[in-house]
Amino acid sequence: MSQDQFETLLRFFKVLGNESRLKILGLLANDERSVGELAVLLDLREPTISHHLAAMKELGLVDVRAEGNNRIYWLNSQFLEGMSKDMFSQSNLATLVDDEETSTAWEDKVLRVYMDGNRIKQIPSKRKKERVILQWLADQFEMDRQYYELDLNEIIKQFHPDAAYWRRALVVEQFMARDNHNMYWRLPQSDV
Amino acid sequence: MSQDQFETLLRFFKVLGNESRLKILGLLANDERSVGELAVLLDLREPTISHHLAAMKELGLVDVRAEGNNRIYWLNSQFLEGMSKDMFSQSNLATLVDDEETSTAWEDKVLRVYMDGNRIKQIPSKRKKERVILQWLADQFEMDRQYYELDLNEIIKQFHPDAAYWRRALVVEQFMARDNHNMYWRLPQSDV
DNA sequence: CTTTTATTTAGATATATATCTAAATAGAAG
DNA sequence: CTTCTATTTAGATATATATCTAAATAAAAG
Repeated sequence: MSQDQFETLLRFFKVLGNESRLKILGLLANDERSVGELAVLLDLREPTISHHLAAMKELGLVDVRAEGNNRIYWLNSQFLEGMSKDMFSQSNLATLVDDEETSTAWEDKVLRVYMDGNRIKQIPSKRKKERVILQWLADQFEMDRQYYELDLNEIIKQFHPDAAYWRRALVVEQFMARDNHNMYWRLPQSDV
Repeated sequence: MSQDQFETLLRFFKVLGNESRLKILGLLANDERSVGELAVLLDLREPTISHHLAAMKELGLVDVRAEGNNRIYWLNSQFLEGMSKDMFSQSNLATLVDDEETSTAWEDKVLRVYMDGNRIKQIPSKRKKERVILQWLADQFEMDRQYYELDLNEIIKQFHPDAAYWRRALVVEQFMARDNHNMYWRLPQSDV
């Protein structure tokens, strides 16, 4: 769903999310009406009705014709049908927000909070957050390369004093693997 | 459609007619989320998100469960389906407003504007309005009774000096009938 | 052509509400 | 039991918007 469609849907809800306009919709569903008639029926001034009708017209919800001095408004029922059809299917809603744009925001914040430049300020108590730090930490090592445990520790110590903790965490959370000769290497991330 | 249903529909539109809440809806359509996650994704403070989620929860649009300190919100997709199904059919919308309640408002206003107590202040130039006054005028005469033209004129003169004008109008607009002996009587109104 | 009527436009005001900060609450971790 | 973390509640503020009055417009009626 495009940004444009999002805006349209939002405006649709905004327009109908008003008592007076929703009543107007109900009245026009019964019969076409002039501005003055609607003003009397809703007990509001003509400019107010005019203002509401303009918003509904802009959206395409109603149409107008002139009859002498009167302007007769009626419902564009096609529009409503098109709007309701499958606007609300899960798959349609799922694309309402562009997840590409926002998906790294959470991780970025975790990094900002727990990192100070290249130093890990603190070990997150939540696994989910820790995994964000672990991903960053793993990225400090080259892919397709073997590291001795001693070298691994040295590198980690640049970022945080408790190298043993992070070394084990990297393995437990499967960012890295080790063989029985104390050699370590990065594992590809499955992304889920 | 009951008043209660109107309120529900109105709240539905109000809740979704907000940029932040519509985005939340889109995000939850993809996956369940905690308050904090949503706050980061939308770049808003937790209390703001909490406030929006409360509104969505109240409506029945989302559900929550606690996971430790986190509150995980997810979409009640059944609710959406039920909402969209035939909520927008013309016949459903047509009952949004109670027309019984409002149908006499227009006539009442015309009477207020053109009448001063029992005096007709002015002859409306529009036929539609004139018919409202004529209905009132006809109601000043008894049903199933014959009036001489002279008596008719006398009665009308209590309300407006131009009795001849109103006498003719009553006949033309078929609120009353006359025979060829200058006798007048009321006609039943067909209501359409 | 002047007046009346219906509507729209412009501008002012009041109400609603989206958002924030600060404080309260409640569960988790140590 | 104390501290930390996520969330909610309370209250303040700023923005959005619903409504009104007054003035402008345009068609109809006289």
